[in-house]
Amino acid sequence: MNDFYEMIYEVVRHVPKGRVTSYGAIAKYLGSAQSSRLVGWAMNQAHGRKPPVPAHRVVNRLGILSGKHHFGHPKLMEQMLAKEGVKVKKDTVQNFKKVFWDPAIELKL
DNA sequence: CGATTGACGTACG
DNA sequence: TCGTACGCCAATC
Repeated sequence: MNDFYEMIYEVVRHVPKGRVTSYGAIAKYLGSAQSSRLVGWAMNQAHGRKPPVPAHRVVNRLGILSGKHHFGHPKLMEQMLAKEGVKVKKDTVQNFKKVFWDPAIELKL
């Protein structure tokens, strides 16, 4: 696979439990800040990747589970996040700013 | 090979 | 404050 996707997957895998990140943050970290959609596409391809990519920890910049519909069942993403300690209310991550995990800061390029 | 879409984000009305 | 429009890159039709 292209390193581009691997990088995305790696970043997502580095997201600590109980934390979430955004497509834009990943895109920016990869240097493709304007290509936030690419990150979404990468997530689409994430299915079947090994090791599995915790895509449920990736939300849009508003903290909304925009891609929950791609997890097989819409409620699944919310459940997984809740199980990891992330409060999710109506498809939106509560206290998003606090649980937000920025690769540009944490990974400190 | 051209047109459309997509798990986004920002700008503008 | 909410809704609509546009840009961006890649994959799929």
